[in-house]
Amino acid sequence: MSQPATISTDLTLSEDVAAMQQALERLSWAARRLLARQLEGFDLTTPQYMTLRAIHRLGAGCSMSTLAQAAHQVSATMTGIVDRLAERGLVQRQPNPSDRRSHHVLLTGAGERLLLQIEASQLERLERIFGKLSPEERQAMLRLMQLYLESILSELEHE
Amino acid sequence: MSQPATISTDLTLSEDVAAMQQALERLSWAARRLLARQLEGFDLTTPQYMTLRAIHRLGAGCSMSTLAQAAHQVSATMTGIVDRLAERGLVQRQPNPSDRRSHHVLLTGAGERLLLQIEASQLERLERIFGKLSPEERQAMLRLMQLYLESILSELEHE
DNA sequence: TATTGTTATACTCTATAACTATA
DNA sequence: TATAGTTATAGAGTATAACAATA
Repeated sequence: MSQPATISTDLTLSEDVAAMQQALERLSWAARRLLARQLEGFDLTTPQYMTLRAIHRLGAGCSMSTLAQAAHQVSATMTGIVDRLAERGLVQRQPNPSDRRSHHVLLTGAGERLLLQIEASQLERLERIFGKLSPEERQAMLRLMQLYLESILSELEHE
Repeated sequence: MSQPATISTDLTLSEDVAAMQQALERLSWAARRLLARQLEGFDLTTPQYMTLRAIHRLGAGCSMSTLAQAAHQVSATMTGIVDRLAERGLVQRQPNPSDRRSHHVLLTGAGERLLLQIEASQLERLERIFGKLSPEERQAMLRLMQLYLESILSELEHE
C-alpha cells in the first residue's frame, strides 16, 4: 500500500469509464435499431412512438410547444410528426379556448390502444432479459438508470 | 409469509420491468439527442460517428459490406455515409487487390485524430457522471450493460 | 412587441429496387 | 449465377428562417 487510495480509485475510474463508453454507445445504437425494427411492425417510426408516449405522459391535452420541449425537438419538427400521426387517426389537435394561437394535442382511442399494445410487447421482451437478474440486481440497475437519465436530462436542458 | 416466494418475485419483476421500460426508453432517446448535439460541434451526425467508430473497431481496411453489417445497415445507406465522410477527408476507399468488386475502407490521419478528440470529450463527461458511484457500483453497472448489449445484439442478428 | 404554431427549404438517413462490374 | 457496391428514388426526421395569427 505505497499509493494513496484515491490514486488507485482514479485509475479504476478511467478504465471503467472507458469500458462503459464502448458498451454504452454500442448499446444505445443497437437498442435504437432494434426498437425501430420492432416499431416497423406497427408502422411507426421511433420519433412517432416517442411522441405518442410523451403525449400520454404529459396528459390532458398538452400544447405543441410543451410536446416539442418534452421530445427535445424544435416545434417545426413536431408539426410534421403530429401531422403524420393525425393523418393516421392516432392523435387529434383541438382548439385551446383560452388562447387561440395554441392547440391541445391528445391521443385518440386508436392511439391509446396502439400505445398499450406496443408497451405490452416491449415489457414482455424486457422481462425475458431482466428475468435473469436477482431482485437486488434489478433494483440496483433501476437506480443506476435513473441516475444516468437525470444527469443526461440536466445536460440537455442546461444548453 | 402466506404466499410462496416465487409469486412475490414475479410481481416484483413486472413492477421493476415496467419502471425500467420507462427509464430505458427515455434514457436512450435523451442520450441520442445529447450525443447528436455534442457531435454538431464536430460537424458530424450520429451515423457518421458510429461509422467512424466501427471502421476503427474493425480495423485493417474492412469492406463496405462488413461495415454495413457492423452498423446494422443496408449497404446502400453505408455508401452515402461513407461518401460524405470521404468528401471531408475523414475516411478513404482503397481498391482490394484480391477482389476487384470490393474496397477497403479506412480512416485517414484526420479521421483518427477527430475520433480520438471526440472520444476524449465523451470520456470526460462520463467520468463526471460515474465518478459519483463506488467502484463496486461501476463494476455492477458495467456487467449489466454488457448483459443487455449481448441480448440486444443477439435479437438484432436473429431476425 | 412577443409568442404559438405552420410553411418553406435544404440536408441526412433510411429502405427498396435496379443496375454494373466482377467472381 | 451469385456477390460487392453504387445509383435512383421516395419518405421521414431534423434544423433554420420566414411568416400569419393572436396575445
